[in-house]
Amino acid sequence: MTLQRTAALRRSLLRWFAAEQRPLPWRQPERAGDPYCVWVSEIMLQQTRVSVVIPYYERFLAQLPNVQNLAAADEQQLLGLWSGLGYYRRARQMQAAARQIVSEHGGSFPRDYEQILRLPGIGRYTAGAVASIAFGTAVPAVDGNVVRVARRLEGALLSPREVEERAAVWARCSRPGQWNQALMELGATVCTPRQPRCQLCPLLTQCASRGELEGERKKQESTALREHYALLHRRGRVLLRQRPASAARMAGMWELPEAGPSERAEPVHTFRHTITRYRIEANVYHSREARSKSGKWFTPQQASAAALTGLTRKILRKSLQWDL
DNA sequence: GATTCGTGGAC
DNA sequence: TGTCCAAGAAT
Repeated sequence: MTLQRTAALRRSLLRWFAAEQRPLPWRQPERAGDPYCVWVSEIMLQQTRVSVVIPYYERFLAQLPNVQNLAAADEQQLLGLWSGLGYYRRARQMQAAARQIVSEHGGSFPRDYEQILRLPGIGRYTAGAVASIAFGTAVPAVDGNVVRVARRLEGALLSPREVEERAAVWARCSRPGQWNQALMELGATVCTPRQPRCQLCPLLTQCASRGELEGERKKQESTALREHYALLHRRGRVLLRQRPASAARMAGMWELPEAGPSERAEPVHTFRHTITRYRIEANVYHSREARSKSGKWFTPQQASAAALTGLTRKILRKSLQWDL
């Protein structure tokens, strides 16, 4: 790509972004200049939609407004703030990174890209996003949007490596944070996976494919599972058990106890839930066998702030009409 | 390099 | 209803 074409690309996209960007909470000036605020937003946004993240983001910053607070936070409070967002490893790794920032960087977020990259839970994308947005460092931030936009723009199924090379060149500009966000914003709102809105695209005349590129799809298998949960409800409380800290998934989070074979009469409710590649049919039964269960009784108020799994939250809302 | 990790909304 | 997929990282 020639220098002229790169310059024209920047002009078109940055002008469009200045006019059309969504007013997202992490784009408020005081937050976009605060590496902690940028970091929190970038971790939450990993594989998670903007509309889902927004309320979590506000609540998280209100309770844990800086690195020191996150480093010192109680793990159950932290997981409670994350409950329902998914990919709970993100929360644990954020706290590990916060503690590392306190112990190794004197409590201030490192400015250097390579040092940011060494923090737990931060890969090339997130390091680039924080460095460019919060610190103005001219590094790329290649996420799924950028890969798609770059491929369509070039009209070729570029490898991730090739996309990264181009993005690195593009990001060498005066406002790399704005540029990186503009590329992602275009991918999120105009150059979408299905039915891209090319008529609205500021890069239409500069685009090689002007629409969908062949061979972008990838397929994935899923496995059906059936689960059985016991609903014990006494005096306005419900019995939950904690997943072991050593569990591969959702460690330390709370869920309903399993219903043994003898308790599985007629389910009160049946829920469909999907966890990555598993399609779960979750059957919920009223149970009287409290003595055989270990766990902790939760009031609605306790449950609303607790580290429940998403499925548990769903079940309690529907079965007990709890407002979680 | 392929898998795994959550969840809910759009189509 | 089933499938796709959303600002990825770790293994």
